[in-house]
Amino acid sequence: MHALFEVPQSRSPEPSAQRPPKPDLLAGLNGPQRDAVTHEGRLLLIVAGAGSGKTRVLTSRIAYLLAARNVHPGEIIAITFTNKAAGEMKERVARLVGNRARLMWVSTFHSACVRILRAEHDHAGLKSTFSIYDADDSRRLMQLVARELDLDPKRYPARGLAAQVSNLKNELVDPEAFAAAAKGPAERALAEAYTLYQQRLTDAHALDFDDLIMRVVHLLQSHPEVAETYRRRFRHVLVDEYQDTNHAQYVLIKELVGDTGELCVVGDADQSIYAFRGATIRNILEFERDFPDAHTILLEQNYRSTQTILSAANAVIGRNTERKPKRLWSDQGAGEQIVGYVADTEHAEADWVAREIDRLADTEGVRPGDVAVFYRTNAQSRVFEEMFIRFGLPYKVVGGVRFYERKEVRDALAYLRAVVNDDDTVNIRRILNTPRRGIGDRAEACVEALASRERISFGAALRRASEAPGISTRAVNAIGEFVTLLDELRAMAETALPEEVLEAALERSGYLSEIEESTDPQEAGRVENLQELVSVAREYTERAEATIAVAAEQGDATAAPPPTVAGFLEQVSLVADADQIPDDDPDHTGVVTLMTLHTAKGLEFPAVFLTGLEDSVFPHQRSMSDKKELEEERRLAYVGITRARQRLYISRAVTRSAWGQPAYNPPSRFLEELPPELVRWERTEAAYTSWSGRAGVGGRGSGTSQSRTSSFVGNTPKAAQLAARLGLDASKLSTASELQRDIPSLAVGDRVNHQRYGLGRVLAVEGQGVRAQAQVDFGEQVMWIVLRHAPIDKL
DNA sequence: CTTCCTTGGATGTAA
DNA sequence: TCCAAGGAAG
Repeated sequence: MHALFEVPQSRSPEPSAQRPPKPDLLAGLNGPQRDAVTHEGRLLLIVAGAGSGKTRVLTSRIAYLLAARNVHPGEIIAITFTNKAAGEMKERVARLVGNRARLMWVSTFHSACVRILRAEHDHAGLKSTFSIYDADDSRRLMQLVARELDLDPKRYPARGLAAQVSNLKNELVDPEAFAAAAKGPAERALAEAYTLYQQRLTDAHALDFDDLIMRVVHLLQSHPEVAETYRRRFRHVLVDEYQDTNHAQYVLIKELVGDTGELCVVGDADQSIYAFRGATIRNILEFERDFPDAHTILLEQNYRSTQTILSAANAVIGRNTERKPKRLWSDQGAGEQIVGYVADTEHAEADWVAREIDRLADTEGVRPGDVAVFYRTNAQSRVFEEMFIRFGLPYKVVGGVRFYERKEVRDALAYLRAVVNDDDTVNIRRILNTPRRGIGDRAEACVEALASRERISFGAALRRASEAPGISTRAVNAIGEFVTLLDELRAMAETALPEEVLEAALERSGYLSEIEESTDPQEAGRVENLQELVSVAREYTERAEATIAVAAEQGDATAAPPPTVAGFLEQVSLVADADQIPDDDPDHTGVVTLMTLHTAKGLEFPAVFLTGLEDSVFPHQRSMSDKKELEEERRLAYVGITRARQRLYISRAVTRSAWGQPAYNPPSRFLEELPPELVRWERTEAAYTSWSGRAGVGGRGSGTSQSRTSSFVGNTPKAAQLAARLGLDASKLSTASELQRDIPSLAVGDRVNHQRYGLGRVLAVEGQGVRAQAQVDFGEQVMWIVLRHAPIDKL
């Protein structure tokens, strides 16, 4: 049906028929892959099994469009799941077609929408400097709303309301429509909350994550001329990870494609793992029904894994009923058997993983950077971290308490948001009394009352705080200083670079000195994180300046905006944690990557540990009662298994303690779905020793066994408190460093492990006690570390 | 009125 | 483990 060297049809008026496709664009592709690259037609669905060379096909297709079909790069928009994937794709296309690739839009849904909204803010009814609220901001705003509406926080927790609103937005249901259809008290409460929440967002000139998509959809639907502009511009729309799109994104794509654009989507229904945030598998399962003239291409040959791993994956996913048949195959041969391990406790499990990674490095030539450890929930990473530090194994946790979700980072960003957007109520209120400056709940309430009476924003009301009835003089003065601070920063932001504004905010507000002076061990590392944030800002500036330089060279200065605080904030709100996944670096030995199964999607590793395979851990407790959710968990297992190239390890713990309480979990039901001949069990439950099980898990309230538990509780002051309350000698619980992060005494030549930067060697030491600093060589960079704040361990 | 401290409650995955 | 609400002290 498809000739390889078929003359491509060109849309350009002048037939450029004599331009054959560059042969290297198709070289090394299999039949279906070539079809996918060269297919011409309005709608193409590529069903790409795991590891079937999907990214390669997408990039080749783009390159083919440019080289063989005479498409202008500006006519292409490609939407990926993460910024990292976008960057990779752009880079790979650039390698094939050169610098012209710069003119394409390759980005995430959210980035693309922000870009459109910024460009069209007039049509969309937005200020050009709108704020973007993430889940935490949304929750805070919903909390204000719920309080204002007097909703019982027990029955209507802000978190739940925010989640429901998010779902509604993903279905493109606006407040009016929902209110009109709301039945019963619960729905009416939600409708009220949704309405007011949306009002408050508008007042704050803010959009939440779901708004970004919904607003663009509404914009395109209500402004046909705007829609037409984009349709004319984007003749070619490509969507990666199509199975993870939700309804709003689906409609957005349809709007963008219109009646004439060419759409190519790539997805794998078996890897749909985001139903919880509105992804509907329907988008892919019913693609052909929605687009009757669609052409479908199936990629089933896997180039990543051994047949053993694929057979395991096929066997597991085969248990799902709602799926189209698809069987991955590989010509790489059976390879290593899967290795299984049943540990007594989660600590023993981590110990085994660490030992095996060591062994792989010593005897099998597998570098730590080739290894990934997956788990279902972020909380499970802790045990591995503790064990890896003990083993001196370099590792990196992707996700978990993400950098941008840390309190101090969010506080710092709140200052910048307040600077950029005076009406950003949530962020202004966040920092109003952070650090403490004597503006309490009472004063805040007075200002709020003033704001609603005068129908002005909270930020504007602050300036008129003295008019607020019932407010104390003390508070008025404090607020005056706060407003002055913000104004100074605003003036500064006009001319200064983002990192300078950030530093000024942290210093002049007293935020930095407050946490520097704190003795609370929980504050350790906060200063460092703020320093890190400043460097992120600096990197942003440098990149912006570099882009300007390139653009100037090429003579299109318009495309490159100068670095601004607003630009920095925008970048920060759109980065995902998956973007921090370490790149392949063949030169370095790399570090072990720890992450959740969700984060692992789209990645591959020579060796993979799939851990915590216990019912109620994985599959997760809350998904076991629902068939649909269970099938999603199974797809998650499928994703995990298919990340492995050569070696797959599976493990579980007979007992595992979840926040203090030990629990016996039965083996994961997914384990019995694996063909037994594929797995070699290195240890089984028969080896279970109850004493070790109890030791790791802790006794049922008796003082002696409690002491054993505590050594695993980690670096918490709580552990010390607990010890004190129980009348125990803390030093007997465990080493001091496990109870509280002591300042490590380091000497030149010591090896250390730093939570952020990994393994390093001490080059120099200066100062003593709380002033002690060390110069450490982390391989990629040499830096001075203030030991008091550093999350660093001596090895 | 503000701050500090304690305590109870909760957590799945995330752009 | 972590956060937020609630109670007691300054």
